[in-house]
Amino acid sequence: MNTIPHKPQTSREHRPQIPPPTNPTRKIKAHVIQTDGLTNCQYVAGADVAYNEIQQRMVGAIVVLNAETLEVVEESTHEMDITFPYVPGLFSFREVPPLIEAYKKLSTKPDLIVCDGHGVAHPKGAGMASHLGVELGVPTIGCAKSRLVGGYEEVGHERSASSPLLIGDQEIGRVLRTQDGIKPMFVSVGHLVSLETACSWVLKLCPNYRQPETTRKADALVRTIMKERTEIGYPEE
DNA sequence: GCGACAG
DNA sequence: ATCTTGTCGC
Ligand SMILES: [Mg+2]
Repeated sequence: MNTIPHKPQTSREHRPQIPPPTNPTRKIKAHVIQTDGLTNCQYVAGADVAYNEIQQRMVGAIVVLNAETLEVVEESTHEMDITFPYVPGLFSFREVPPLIEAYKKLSTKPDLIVCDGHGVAHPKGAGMASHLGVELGVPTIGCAKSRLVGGYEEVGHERSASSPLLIGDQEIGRVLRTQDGIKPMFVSVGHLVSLETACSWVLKLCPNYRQPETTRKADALVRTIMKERTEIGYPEE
């Protein structure tokens, strides 16, 4: 039985339930490749989504950067109705759809996508970064701001210091300090990238801030668009 | 049964 | 994620 998890209903939202998004790609974990599948990485992209729960709308974006200079090469966005609530562990079903659509609109396809959420550091080894990577067949990295699963020892306070994120004796990811004395990021394999390569890229993408430039650019873009929709409204409405 | 819980 | 006032520091 495939049903959408109930969102804590406040009181006045008697909107009929929308059918769950069809996802042909089940068993994501079985398809994830944790070794490097990229040689020359010319373009690195960031992906993020912003929401307006009131209007049941969301906007996702993929922002492609020149991997060398970190300058923006191309931006792509996609707006759609929210069809799945936020449930820890089921984040993919909420955030991946708009990202897939935004990706399709890109002229310059990225060689690597850095996601704002976990990859294999997930209860079932299939976080949103892995879902996106497998569905697109593109290398992805999971770079989350907080822990979902796994345990770890305290991380050194200097930039680049890290501590393995473990489930038993298995390293599912790495807690990586991207800026001196600032809360570390949680890096994990998404798809077609090794954990070592993933951490290397995240550090390279965090020259001045805690979060990767890729994520920051995508976040700023969707935030601005969502704000416009909230203040000015949707076109033709 | 009680906590934990990506964005 | 989004909301939201104030505060601290450059
Ligand atoms: Mg985000």
